[in-house]
Amino acid sequence: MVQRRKSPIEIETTEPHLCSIDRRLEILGQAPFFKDLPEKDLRYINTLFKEIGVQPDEVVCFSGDPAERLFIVADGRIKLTRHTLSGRDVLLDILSTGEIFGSLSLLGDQTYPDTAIAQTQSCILQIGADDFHRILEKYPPVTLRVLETTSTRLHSAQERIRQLSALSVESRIAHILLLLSKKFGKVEKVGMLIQVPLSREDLAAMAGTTPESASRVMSQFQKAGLINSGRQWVAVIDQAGLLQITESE
Amino acid sequence: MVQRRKSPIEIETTEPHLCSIDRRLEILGQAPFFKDLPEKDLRYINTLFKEIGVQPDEVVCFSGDPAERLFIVADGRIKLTRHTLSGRDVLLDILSTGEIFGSLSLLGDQTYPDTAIAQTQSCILQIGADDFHRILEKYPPVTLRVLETTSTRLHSAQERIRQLSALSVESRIAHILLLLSKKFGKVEKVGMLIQVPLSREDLAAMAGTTPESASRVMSQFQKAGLINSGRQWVAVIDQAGLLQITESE
DNA sequence: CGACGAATTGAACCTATTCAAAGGGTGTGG
DNA sequence: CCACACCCTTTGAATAGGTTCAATTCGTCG
Repeated sequence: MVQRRKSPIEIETTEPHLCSIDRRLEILGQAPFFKDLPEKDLRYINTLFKEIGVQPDEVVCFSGDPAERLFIVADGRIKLTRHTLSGRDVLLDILSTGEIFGSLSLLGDQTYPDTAIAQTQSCILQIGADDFHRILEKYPPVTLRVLETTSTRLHSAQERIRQLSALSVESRIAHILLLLSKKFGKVEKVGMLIQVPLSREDLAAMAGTTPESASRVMSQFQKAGLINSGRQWVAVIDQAGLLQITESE
Repeated sequence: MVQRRKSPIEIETTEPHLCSIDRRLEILGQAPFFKDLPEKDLRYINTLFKEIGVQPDEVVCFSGDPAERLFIVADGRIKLTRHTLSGRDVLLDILSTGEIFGSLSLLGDQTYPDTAIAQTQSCILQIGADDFHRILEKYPPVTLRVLETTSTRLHSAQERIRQLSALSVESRIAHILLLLSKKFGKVEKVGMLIQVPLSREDLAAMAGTTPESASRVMSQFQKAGLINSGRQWVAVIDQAGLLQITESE
């Protein structure tokens, strides 16, 4: 029972063509927005979505392009990024099953605010902005849910602004590790494993620093026994320890 | 016709008791959320709001307190801030007439995400979270508008994350000056005057830096003829020049 | 096993912070 | 109406935290 691959990460990817009707209904039903809708309505909504499969590093939508569609992650991991002229990109969020992205602004001639890149093989449900707008008009409770989600994201974003403004790289990375382990953590032998292929570069782009600095901090955390990490994966061992670093400065 | 005060700032503050019914209806009608509602509904909604007057530096709500109310700025300027243990606070936004803050999360036992402090004498309309929730349920288009607003703010917040992560202090301050002049700018003799009492400390808290660094950058901008500035006020002279600095690094 | 890409580590450099002191506008009280 | 005190602002010099560039090591996959 020897494991050939040292990387403990294992994302259960549904092959694009395996996003069956049943699976799609299940996913839509799990999405916070549609949770309470009767199956009849879910089935109708389902017909409005078209599914697409994407490979790792494939771009789903480009920041700046006309925002014609809205997407829901059916399976896999999608990175929301924003570019800079200096080439130093920023990783805003990593999305998973049931999460929404794309054109949330219901206005006319808007553009996508972020670039969305697949981090793993993923299945995505897409819908025209108009159709989605129609859903919102037809099912007011859905709008409330979307508002809730957006509001929560706004608060996380503002929290991140606070951290970028006031905390050290060390604290920010500690915080990010805790967030990711809460969102993607699975208990494994190596610790609370973050089920996302996560490079030092990704971490750096989330923390607003360089891969080298991220690496230094991670080495330090590893020496202190707070985490366990290898190439493209991270597991949290001592949550309390990281939490302490979080606001230490 | 000699001006006693050197500061060119002049915020037209409505005295709290001057927020008459007519004025309140006008303000509510101007707020993006209620813009298209018929007067009858506006009058009803108006009865749900209670008005309060606040003095400069007075706190409207504390981050962390139970989020029972939602507020709309009727008149004046309200700062949205977030604290850090290190004492270095972050200034998230400056709100003006018609803007919303407080408990946007429609969930149960939530707390205010930000502390709201009056920057000038202000008049604020407040409403119970429950009542507001009822408005949203009764008038679905209002929910859509609130969603739009929230979504726009989310994108601004993410843009700020990008800047904090990738740009220099100089670029960030240039960007903030442009944003503020777009939002609060009035053409005056001194240039495009930002109609907000704005200290170096405020600027620093918006840019995620120290008052000293902000001061250095501002001096530099002034020498370069890009801005005009004094104690607690700033006017933009050369927008194009600032724009160039914005993404220069 | 070999090769590629990721991660680590070191050293020089630089931006921004910190601490300290001096200068200047604003408003208050005599 | 002037003078004083307060606070904001400016500027300087030393320091620290983070970046950059480069070289090396290590892990993973073909």
